[in-house]
Amino acid sequence: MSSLVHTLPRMSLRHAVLGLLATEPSTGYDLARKFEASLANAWHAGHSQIYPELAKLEEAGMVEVVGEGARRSRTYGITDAGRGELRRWLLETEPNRSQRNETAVRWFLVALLEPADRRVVLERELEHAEAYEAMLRETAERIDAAGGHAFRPTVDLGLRTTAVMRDWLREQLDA
Amino acid sequence: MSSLVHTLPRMSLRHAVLGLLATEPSTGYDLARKFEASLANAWHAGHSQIYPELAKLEEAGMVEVVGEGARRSRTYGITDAGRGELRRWLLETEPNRSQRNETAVRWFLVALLEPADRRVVLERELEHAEAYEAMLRETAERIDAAGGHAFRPTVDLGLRTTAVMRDWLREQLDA
DNA sequence: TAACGCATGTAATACGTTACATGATTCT
DNA sequence: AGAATCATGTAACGTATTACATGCGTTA
Repeated sequence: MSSLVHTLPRMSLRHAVLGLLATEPSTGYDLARKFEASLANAWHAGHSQIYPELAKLEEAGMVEVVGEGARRSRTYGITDAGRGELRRWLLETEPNRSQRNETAVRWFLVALLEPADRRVVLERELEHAEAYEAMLRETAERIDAAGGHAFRPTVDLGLRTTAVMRDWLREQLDA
Repeated sequence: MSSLVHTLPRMSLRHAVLGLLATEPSTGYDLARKFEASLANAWHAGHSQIYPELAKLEEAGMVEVVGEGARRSRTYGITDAGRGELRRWLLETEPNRSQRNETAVRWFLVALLEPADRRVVLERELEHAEAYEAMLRETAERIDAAGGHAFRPTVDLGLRTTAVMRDWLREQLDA
């Protein structure tokens, strides 16, 4: 296990995968959908990244096949070693603060456009923000109806930041 | 110019570069620092990406050398074609909403930790959020003292979202 | 039985990061 | 003179996206 730092460098994908598997065992296909659903505003990964990553994590002993189902599907679960690595990463590694968010780039550059063009862009963004907010609200309601969930506070954070953005866009349009 | 879609695919780096040059002519070195300063919460790029990108943009006629200075430095400016491409991108292309934000991944996964471990992570994040907020506040004050700037609203958006995050972290620590 | 969604994989290409490499100017 | 900072570039490697490819199971 001394080669850990070498086999698992500084990628977040593997820790995102470990985290999702820590919540609940899943197939690669499930994970791909969860990246869209829960982690869409944090990280993105398609199945062509996920399957090889699961293979590497299995080889490193951090995940294991806990069940096989229809259509030759394999359900993976996290191992104790995987949980340990996840904890180590969260507690002991320096967070990489660099982001890539194309929407933020657009919101930044929109200041350079002429008023008419700016309106067009801001309106599209507002529409998207409102739709996203509605989706988050539904998620929150579903969780509350089900009696809560560990990730409920994270959904709330999303709702608050989205509200800030929605208001900002409206102000920019009014100005 | 019909090969535009082919020579300039779907990368945001080039549009971020075009945007920064639309604000003000700069050297590659300047651009690298501006990515840290103004675009840190949106996109990241080191000089080893920027210099080749400037060369490609120059070849495509979207930027041009507008001055040469000491230490064989070249200052680039945006051309009309570059401005056109920037406008086209902002108005006519579908935004790529996928993000990669390691901090967001960590904030999501922190829910899986035991309370003591969670505290450690949240405290570190709060410290960072407060420092970042202070930095943004200084930026805002500098802009206001200088009589305003097109990007002032963007700084304000950053301040508001950071405030939301700071409050959320405090709540999580109090809970 | 055809269409659709579940499920998994690889190959080619594009993009991004780190390390390597060099040289000019300014400041102490 | 030496250190720090400005300034530019390339090479090697790692990561991510897109396209290609296949097959199972369910539903209409």
